[in-house]
Amino acid sequence: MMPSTNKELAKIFKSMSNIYQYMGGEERFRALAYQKVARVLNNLPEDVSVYIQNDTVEDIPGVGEGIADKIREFIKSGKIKKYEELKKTVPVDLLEMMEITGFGPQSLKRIHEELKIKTKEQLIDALQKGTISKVKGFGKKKVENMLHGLKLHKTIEERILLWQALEIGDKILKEFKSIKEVHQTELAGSIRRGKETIGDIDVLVSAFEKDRKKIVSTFISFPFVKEVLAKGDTKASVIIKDDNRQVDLRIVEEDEWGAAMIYFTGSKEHNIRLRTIAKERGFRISEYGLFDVKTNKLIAGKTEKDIYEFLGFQWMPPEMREDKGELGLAAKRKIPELVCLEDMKGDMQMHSTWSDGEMDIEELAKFVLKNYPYEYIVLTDHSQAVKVAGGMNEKEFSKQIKAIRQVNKKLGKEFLKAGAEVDIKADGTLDLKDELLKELDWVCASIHYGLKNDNTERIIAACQNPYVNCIGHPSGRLIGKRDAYPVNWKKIFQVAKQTHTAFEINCQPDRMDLNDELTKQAKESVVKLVISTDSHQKMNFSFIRLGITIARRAWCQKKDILNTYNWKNIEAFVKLKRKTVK
DNA sequence: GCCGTTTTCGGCCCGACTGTTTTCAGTCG
Repeated sequence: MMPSTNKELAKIFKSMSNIYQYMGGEERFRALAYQKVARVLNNLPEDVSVYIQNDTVEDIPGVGEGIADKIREFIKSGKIKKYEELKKTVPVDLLEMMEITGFGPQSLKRIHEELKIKTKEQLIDALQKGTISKVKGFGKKKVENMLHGLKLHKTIEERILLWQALEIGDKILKEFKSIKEVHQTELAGSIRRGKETIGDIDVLVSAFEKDRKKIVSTFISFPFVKEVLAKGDTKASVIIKDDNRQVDLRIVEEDEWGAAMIYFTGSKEHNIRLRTIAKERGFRISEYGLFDVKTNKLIAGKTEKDIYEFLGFQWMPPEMREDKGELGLAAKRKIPELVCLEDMKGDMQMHSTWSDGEMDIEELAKFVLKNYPYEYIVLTDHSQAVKVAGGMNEKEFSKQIKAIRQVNKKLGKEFLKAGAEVDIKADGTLDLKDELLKELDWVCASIHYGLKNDNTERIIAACQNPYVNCIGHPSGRLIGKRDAYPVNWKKIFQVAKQTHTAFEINCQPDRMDLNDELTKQAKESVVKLVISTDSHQKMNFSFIRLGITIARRAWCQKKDILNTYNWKNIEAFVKLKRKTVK
């Protein structure tokens, strides 16, 4: 398996899209098609080669006959002839600059044609020396903006983790709520949909028209604003000091709130689908509302629900709005009731001072009891192989089990459960003996070494141990730092189902593992899931919010998540496995 | 190039801001 095929192909298709955009005219629609397929490939859970083998490649949204052929060609030869040809007809080096603000296809084309500029270096040079002003349409401001876009690009290239974005977003909302002219304010965009990484932060505000100017001017002078990119009567964009993020503000009337929330929450694909459907029926949707095309009369706009319902759709949570079939469900009024924070009855993975956590077990138990409405928490310290984390051997675990029972006695309830995060060794065996594992209430097994290998058989072997109840951070990825190891998920989830092994949604901000796509696949394979924070310190318990978001993006309901149940049900799950798997 | 409970051909979301225009193109989200 070559998991990088998807990304490589996505990159080529993105580049082809840029080339077609540059060519312009009717080719811009071809550009749209390639842009879409690049996005889809980047989010595909399985390698495209699997689809080729099963002859289902044309089932991938956005893939038709033409692109299917190109995918096959790429897998066979590592190249796409059409792409190689296209590259010869345009200044490819220059086209890479289309990612930068102010460097649109038309601008680049004119520069190339009139100044014979072919490379980035030549273009930057022309901008700095001012020779570019010879080209029509490139006045002083335009050139300044392009130079500035270049500078920004360096710092804003990367996206930030959802958790960082949420912290920033909460801070911004607090500022807006302190402005008395602001009626409603909420975060929209990819934060509201709960994507694992965030580019820009979108804030929506409703207010009277007469107050807009004041709100915009207050916004651009918030203490955390570093730079103002644009400001008008209804919207403004700034760069803030935290992580150099761009924050976009949009102000609407109260009557437009629902329409604006749909528009700014996206996803773009969901909105396009929704608008297309509206258009087919003689209506038009914009951020101002749903209108009758003939009479231009406003029909709905005050709430999201009004708009969806008018078109015959049930309202759906923002986490579902990715154009992955949610509108089909909504038309049939079958939008599931997604799992939420209030459903959680316990936390299934955390570490104490017995391995690499910061709290001793009594302190930890008391902290969670005081701050969370949980009925139980499972202590899962590391096993010996994980030396850097101070992992324990069987003897130490035995001692810890006694200590846990002692604390429970003090608390007067069976709040703390004895568990372990046992390392899955290279050969698939476990780092702790079965005699110890069977004394524990819950066993989570995880891979910590050999993160680049195909670990399919290792994970399957762990599932087949009667005392392993859960696989921890199952894909091994760290967002932006380390790819998931290449494994056959279909095969793994099949074994997980048969052996009654749950899979973890780990809430650590840079793990978020399983991710949304894999969680959905697990759910569809009838594999039980648990959401756990993997807490090492007090503040980590609030990461639970991230796991809920992943589960919701995977369309999970309460029943799909094991730790929304009482401990009795979890005990039954453990027993069932011990009885089934020998 | 894709896509279709009216279509296998003819569409492909919609509007604000900016800068350079003298009424609009380019870019962005």
